[in-house]
Amino acid sequence: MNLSKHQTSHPTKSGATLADKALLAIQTSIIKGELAAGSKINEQALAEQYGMSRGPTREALLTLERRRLIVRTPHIGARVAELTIEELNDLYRLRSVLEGMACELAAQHINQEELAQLEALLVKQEQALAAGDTFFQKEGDVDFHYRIIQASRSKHLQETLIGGLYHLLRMYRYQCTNINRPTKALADHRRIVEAIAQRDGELASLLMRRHIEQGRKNTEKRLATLQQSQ
Amino acid sequence: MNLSKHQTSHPTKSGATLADKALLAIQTSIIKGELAAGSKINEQALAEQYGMSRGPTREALLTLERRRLIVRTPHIGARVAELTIEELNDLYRLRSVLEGMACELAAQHINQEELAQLEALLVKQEQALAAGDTFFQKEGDVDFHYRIIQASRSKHLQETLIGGLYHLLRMYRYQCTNINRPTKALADHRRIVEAIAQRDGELASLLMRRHIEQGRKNTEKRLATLQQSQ
DNA sequence: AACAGTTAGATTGTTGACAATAGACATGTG
DNA sequence: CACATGTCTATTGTCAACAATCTAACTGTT
Repeated sequence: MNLSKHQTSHPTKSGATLADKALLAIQTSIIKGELAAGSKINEQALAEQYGMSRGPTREALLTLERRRLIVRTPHIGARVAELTIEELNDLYRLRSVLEGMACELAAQHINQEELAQLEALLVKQEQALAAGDTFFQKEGDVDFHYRIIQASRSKHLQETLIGGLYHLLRMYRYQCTNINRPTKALADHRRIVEAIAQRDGELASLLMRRHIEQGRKNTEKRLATLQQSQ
Repeated sequence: MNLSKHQTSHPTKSGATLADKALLAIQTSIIKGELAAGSKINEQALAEQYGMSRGPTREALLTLERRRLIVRTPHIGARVAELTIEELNDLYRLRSVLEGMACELAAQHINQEELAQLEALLVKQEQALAAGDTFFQKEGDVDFHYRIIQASRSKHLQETLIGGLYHLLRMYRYQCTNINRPTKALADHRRIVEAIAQRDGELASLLMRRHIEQGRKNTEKRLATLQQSQ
């Protein structure tokens, strides 16, 4: 009666390997800024901090390199990625194209259940907006984009966005974003879902790209002030 | 102002770390099919084969996972990626969008020197075509796409395509492609370069996407016959 | 004081051994 | 014979020590 084997990427559960635990812990530290952007990473110190040896720690660092959250150079070591305006723009330009593509595919492939979940999410977001719950606004926003990407049914698109770009994106958003147009953003979301529901992938893609461009401007502005104050 | 520091992927030189050597060796074996698609990978056997311990070998496997050439599952191990028609289509769909984007950016940012190199490459390809040198036709094709991606000036686009997707793509192409329309392909390349030279990114993108679609059809056909014969 | 070369310390790369888990085989029971 | 249970082995996960390399301080010379 063997049931429920944990599959890949169960980073929240504790049954995972040490490398997975280290990955989750270090990644969280980086995204929150506890490990400052640009600072050096010491393998041994991290290993001791999490009560493990350097092996699993190194493995976690390899994965963090794939997620673009650190930069490794042979014999020298790893540094936390830096947040720059140039890279922010580069990142968002790519994200915009990819999520536009996700919208077109989602409009082709999404099913009724997923659509219902998306609309339920919109309702929750409205409630969070009314209640001033900024935490859920952020979480809900992430969730919204995730679901559309999932609905694209494209494995490589998912891997590229969720497995790759999104981690660095979260770092920018965590450190440089305050939601400043929640009503507008929510309206954007609603129109995107409508377009997908009507199987109008072209429109959904256009709306999504515009929506992301708004987010880029917002984040860019805040990053500029942050960097100026230093 | 530290300029020109190559980080990882020095795979051709021998001064690299053992992990890099293992990476290059294993990757070549996979792409050539010496390690068959779908077959299991044994860390210890690989380590012995290359005369090193399991540490660097594991590190190489981590990177190969990032490059989508293997699939790892905890406590079970790694398998070489499978080649399926569905994934081929998925892969090419993403590639098409990304290289279209690369063309638009390249049309904005390419400089005269890079343009001259591209046209020199076209000449070489013509010579290879005339001489029936199929090896250089393949190499030249890869080089053509690389240069355009480089000219896009987008770090994340380069990382996603060259650091990620292209490795798996090479596996498909190595195992499933014989060049069957070299004259047509070369004409495509020439028109794309012309469009980029004229700073017409939209046209270049369109031509590139069509060109890639041709390649997809070609590879799909050959993969289908290969799989049928087994 | 400025600079090159040298040396000591710290950090990463690598190794071989040990522990934990999965898969195969064998055994016993109905 | 089917099936559950329990070993047994092969493979992966983890560890602690060693080697190679980088960094920074120090020395001596001009």
